[in-house]
Amino acid sequence: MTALPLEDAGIAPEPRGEATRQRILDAAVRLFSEHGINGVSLRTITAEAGANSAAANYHFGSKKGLLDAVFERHASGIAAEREVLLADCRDAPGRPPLLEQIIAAFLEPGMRGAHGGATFARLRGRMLAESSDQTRELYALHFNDSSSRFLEALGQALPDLPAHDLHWRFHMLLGSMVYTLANPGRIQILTGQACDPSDPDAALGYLVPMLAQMFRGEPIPQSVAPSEGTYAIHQTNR
Amino acid sequence: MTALPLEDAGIAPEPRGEATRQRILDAAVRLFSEHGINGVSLRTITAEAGANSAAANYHFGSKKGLLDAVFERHASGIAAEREVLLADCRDAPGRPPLLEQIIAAFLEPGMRGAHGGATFARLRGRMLAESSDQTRELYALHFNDSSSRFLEALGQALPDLPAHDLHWRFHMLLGSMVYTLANPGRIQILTGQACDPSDPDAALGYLVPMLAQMFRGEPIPQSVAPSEGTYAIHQTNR
DNA sequence: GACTCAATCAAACGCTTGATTGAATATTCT
DNA sequence: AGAATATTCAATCAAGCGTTTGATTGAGTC
Repeated sequence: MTALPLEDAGIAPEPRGEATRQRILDAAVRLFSEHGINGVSLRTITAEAGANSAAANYHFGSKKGLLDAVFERHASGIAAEREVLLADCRDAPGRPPLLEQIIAAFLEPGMRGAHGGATFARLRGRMLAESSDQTRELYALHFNDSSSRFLEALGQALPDLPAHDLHWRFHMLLGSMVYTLANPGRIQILTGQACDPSDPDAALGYLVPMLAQMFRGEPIPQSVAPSEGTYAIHQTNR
Repeated sequence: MTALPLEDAGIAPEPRGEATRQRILDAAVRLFSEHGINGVSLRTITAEAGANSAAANYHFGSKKGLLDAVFERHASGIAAEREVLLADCRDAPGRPPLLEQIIAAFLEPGMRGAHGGATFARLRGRMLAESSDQTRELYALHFNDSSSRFLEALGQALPDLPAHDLHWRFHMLLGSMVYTLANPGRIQILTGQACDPSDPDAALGYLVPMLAQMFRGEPIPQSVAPSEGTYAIHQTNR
């Protein structure tokens, strides 16, 4: 048994425990996304990763620390790619930049590509619905800057749209994205699988142009808040 | 195990344990919606309800049975009111019925009114993101018929819209609704509280006309699925 | 060969979980 | 009234939880 040649060319000397750490992270993102954070135990995760049951606490300190690490690993990549794509929008020939391009720059990195894919996407959707303190902190830390810049870019691309409308449409963009990511399967059931938002290509292919059309739509008249039965003629009283 | 119920005709004579039962249901919907189903224990729920720790199992059999009862209590009311409002749409003077009226008939019962209000709304959003077996069953049981009928009504109101578009836009309607219900607070943070979808009146006041405008929009050309970088000019490779 | 030290391991810690029991109590029916 | 039933209660169960511990490993350093 002679020592194998150590690969030291380039970067990453690769500490010894790194392999276990990565296997735990891989198992964690998958199990968290499938069963929820409270729905899976550290024992299950470490067993799935082929590691000792104490390994997660050794490497990440606590279950919370593990979730932090899982989120950090993929979210930072998404935020970074968004920035790059948004910069490309500014350099694009069109003035102002094409709405579709901005929206795609926001949606693509999280829905397709190397940043955890559908697994991490599902976890993000689940976490947004849970909205615990830790979730809010993680989202604020990794996505606030990115989202703010996109909100600003959309506003510049639509200078005639009132801020009120811009905000609400961005809210609907977030909702459509998160609901698609969470993949609750409702529309598949209702349409007998004819419509499948869990396919990232199909989802982006529809969401991007539809959302662009939505943003381009006429401003909604800022009416008084509709009381009960503004649209409905008959109202059930109980 | 279960006590056989002695049913008597007429208006419920109010059995003795009914008060405890209701207090447990009230505490459960609130705590489930705040901390998630796995995030709260039966002991916490029964303590909050001022009942003995065995009361939940006595009245509902199991934790799963408690969630079933919580969901049933409010969901059946929402589905029923939706049906009534949809029937009103068919009787309305306009031919075809006003799009806004149909959308409002779908959204209003779950976002406003006596069916659990913001608390149950939040729980529904959370459950949809979790999408466990029990959640899917409960949704299918209480909402499949209702949602299918609305999908059909929207199709009749928009006879020229391809089914593909109709399905995707209903998916986006569901996403906007659920995301608003779950109230993750993202848009509030990003706009400094200028936009607040957690106010049901404000939410309905914007969502209904905006969604109607979205449904009325031009069909999205059924293009080939966009490959990476359809809109983006530069692509990060890693 | 002795020493260091990050990593792994089996075992256990204290605690909470959902669920169950059997006695005690309240209510209803006869 | 008494019998039957419905509900509450304290106590308990086995199982699982996140976390900690002390010993052990094995490659790198002097």
